[in-house]
Amino acid sequence: MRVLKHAILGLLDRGEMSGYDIMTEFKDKEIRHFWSAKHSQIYPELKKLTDEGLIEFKIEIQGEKLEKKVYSITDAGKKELNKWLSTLEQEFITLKDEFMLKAYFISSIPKDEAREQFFNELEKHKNRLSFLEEEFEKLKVVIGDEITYESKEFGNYLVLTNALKRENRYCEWLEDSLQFMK
Amino acid sequence: MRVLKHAILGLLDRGEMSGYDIMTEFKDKEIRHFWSAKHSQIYPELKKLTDEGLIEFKIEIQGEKLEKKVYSITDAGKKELNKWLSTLEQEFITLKDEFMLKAYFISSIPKDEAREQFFNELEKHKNRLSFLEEEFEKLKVVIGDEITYESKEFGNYLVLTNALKRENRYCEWLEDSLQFMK
DNA sequence: AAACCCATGTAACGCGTTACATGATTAT
DNA sequence: ATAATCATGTAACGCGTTACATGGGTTT
Repeated sequence: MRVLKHAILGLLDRGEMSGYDIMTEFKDKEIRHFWSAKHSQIYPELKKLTDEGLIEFKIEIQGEKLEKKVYSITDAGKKELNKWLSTLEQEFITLKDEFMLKAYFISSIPKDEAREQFFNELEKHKNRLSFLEEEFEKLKVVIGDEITYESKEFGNYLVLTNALKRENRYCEWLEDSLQFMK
Repeated sequence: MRVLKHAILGLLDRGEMSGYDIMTEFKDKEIRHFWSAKHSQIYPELKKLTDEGLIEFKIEIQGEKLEKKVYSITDAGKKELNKWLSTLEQEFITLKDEFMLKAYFISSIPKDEAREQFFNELEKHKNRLSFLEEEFEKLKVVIGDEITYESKEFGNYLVLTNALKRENRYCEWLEDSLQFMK
């Protein structure tokens, strides 16, 4: 699969970045709603991609002597990214969700504890939902009324609209399910 | 985390099973929409749980000499399962979705190829959706008009209703997004 | 007889997290 | 000065997939 490999190639295709920058993408930017990676995974992966010739780096100095490796994608890297983006996945991959596993077994604990589980989950998803709504409002300011395939913000738009729908229906489902635990 | 550990404990809490039975649960039953594991992961995990005293097994013979290990949960195992089911998770875990990562970078490929990607994904989710609808109809026959927390089928009901909502909104989002790729 | 399902295991490898480890720069 | 942020790495361990490996039982 090598998903992180392609995530990094995709990010670098937009412009050069350091390992630290990539780390913050997964921590702060839209894509964090669907993928993440820690710096301890990113740095070895960058080394590997460099060895494979898919990316390259130059060293920049911050301030007096702090070294920063600024990575950029190579032609081979662009080719690999395009290959991944164009490959049609035929298999249906299970989208794993640990809370749903708990839900499947929930009858093993008393009803009031189950309600507590669901209520806690609902709070989390409600928080995420209002955060997403704020993010979406900000995006609307940037893109105006129209969004097109060619827009620089198209990826953000896709990810945010999907995340919004996801959290909306998750909240709905949690609320519906809580009705059975009264 | 040890998610598989608790998945196995949850399954065995409903009744004794072999490793093969557990494998088929993840392949054929409702929970496959949110979790899965291969036999190569299940058998070592069963060994580990046995060593930890959370489950135990007896050997049954199928036919002439085919040995089957039938596992059951111990009191220690039930305690551990209850602990896991009652623990409130405070962190918001990123629900990973590789297709959404592709969507984030989709502008890197030509519009017609992007449309193909989204169309392929839509077909997969539509198929899954009609399959879920069939599964839900079957469940409705079993449970009748009412479902309660105490019902044996409550876990199935929760998982199926969530999966239905998930696939519905995924299809909606894919169709909406395709509008921008004309 | 062949195909398919039941049944169990191991080995190699890759993915991912937590913890260990260090040091510079910037903002308060 | 001290806290937060910028910046990069490694080590140990656990999770998960693919492939290797074997053999019995059932159905066509």
